[in-house]
Amino acid sequence: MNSNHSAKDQHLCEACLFKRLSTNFISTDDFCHIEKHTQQLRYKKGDTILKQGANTTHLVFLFKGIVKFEFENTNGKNLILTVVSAPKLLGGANMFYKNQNLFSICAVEDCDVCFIELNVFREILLKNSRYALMLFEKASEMFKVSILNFISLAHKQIHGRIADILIYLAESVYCSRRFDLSLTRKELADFAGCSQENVIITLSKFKKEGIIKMEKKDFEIVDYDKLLTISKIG
Amino acid sequence: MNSNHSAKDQHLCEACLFKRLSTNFISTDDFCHIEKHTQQLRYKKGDTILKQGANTTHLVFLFKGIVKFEFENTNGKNLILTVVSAPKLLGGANMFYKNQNLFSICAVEDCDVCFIELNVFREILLKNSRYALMLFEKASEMFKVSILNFISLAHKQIHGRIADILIYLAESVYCSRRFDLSLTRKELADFAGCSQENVIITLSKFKKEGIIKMEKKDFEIVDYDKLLTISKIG
DNA sequence: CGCGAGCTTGACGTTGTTCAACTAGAGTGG
DNA sequence: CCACTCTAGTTGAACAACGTCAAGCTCGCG
Repeated sequence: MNSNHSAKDQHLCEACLFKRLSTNFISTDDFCHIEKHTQQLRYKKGDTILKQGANTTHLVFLFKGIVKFEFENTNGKNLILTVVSAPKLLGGANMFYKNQNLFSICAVEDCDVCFIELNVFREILLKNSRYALMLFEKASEMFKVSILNFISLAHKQIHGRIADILIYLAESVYCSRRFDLSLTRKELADFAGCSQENVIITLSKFKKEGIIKMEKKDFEIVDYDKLLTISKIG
Repeated sequence: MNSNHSAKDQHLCEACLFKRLSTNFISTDDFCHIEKHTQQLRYKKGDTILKQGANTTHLVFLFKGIVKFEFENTNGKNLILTVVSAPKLLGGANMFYKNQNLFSICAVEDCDVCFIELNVFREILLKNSRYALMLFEKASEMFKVSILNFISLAHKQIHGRIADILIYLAESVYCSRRFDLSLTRKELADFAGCSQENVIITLSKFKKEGIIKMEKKDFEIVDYDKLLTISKIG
């Protein structure tokens, strides 16, 4: 296995969740075959891991770190479809769509990822349909999150959307009500589909009302129930 | 095969596109097995074919008609994720997600559909992974449309969104620049994620400017290029 | 020390919602 | 046949939400 880093930085596949998950469905031999066509890489915060419009040649397993799914618009406005943290298999959403990435995937924290050759992977999928179905379900879950975000965007006003985002980040990304936010205010705006200023105003309001504590990047959800109410009302 | 209609109303599976597509991947025997567990039904305009939140027990092949994918919000506001016309396999989007329909599918025109038992279908998928991959690609395509609609919603103002919708309806639903719209103004609003009044104002504006002709439900796109420009600018 | 990136605030104009009133057509019952 | 009601569509005015612009602030870094 190749890498752009020294051996001591290498994660061992032995410890890998993806391996453990996979070998429930496919043989160790098949997994070894995948492993041989896999490259482990390290990305810095801000790096683009998969580029919108590029050909999809690899599947990506996010071993460590946090990434955003970003759609880059021609008019310069970006939209963040979702944000996910490791461990997670990425590219399922892009995977089956005509070999072209529908959106970019960028590191918002330093990330360790494994690039798996897609043609090798497809071979294995064709041999193991239970494995394929399981991965479809995981990919569908990702779509579901995007669609719920879509719905939030359509029918809630900003404080409802920001509430949604804070809840999502706490629940699904940082897995804690207190977290060190790796997104900028601008990125929060791209996620909420509104202006940076409006994000700031809304967060300040939440802070004044004692719903959250916030000091720069340090966030803590104090009144979780109130946040849920705001999310529901919209 | 059972039906709630007389025999002369029955479509013959022989003529069915779904059969033709499927038998490229699976054996005729396998398809017969699916056929035996399939029920053909007719729905009237306005009927709900699949209900949001209900268990997914069947896959639906839309033989004839037009349907909307609708998300029903707790606050009473609905959102139309997309609108599609026959022939199309529905439920792929719901199919792999935990046996619960994420949204409703409703007839906006009289529809003929076939309900295929999902557990039978899954058996066949497990036996034929090439078939499974192909179907997942089709389901992904559906997601892609929803995501593009999502992006349109996030970053365009109403005339851009209405332009997008008119283009989409002409291109992908009615397959003609002139069409008899089966959606109400309210449904257009749910599709565009705005108020009914705003849809009307925008359509009237397009009419005044000679971009479209419109008489009640009768629509015709006159200046297609201008519509594209409006869509691009937002 | 100065610079730039990220963050914050307020003023102002635009966009879109809500509400209320009105029209046209379709269906109903006397 | 005419009133009645119901629904879909339409219009305008008042108001709220949100984006844009401009200015200033903080902090890390060369």
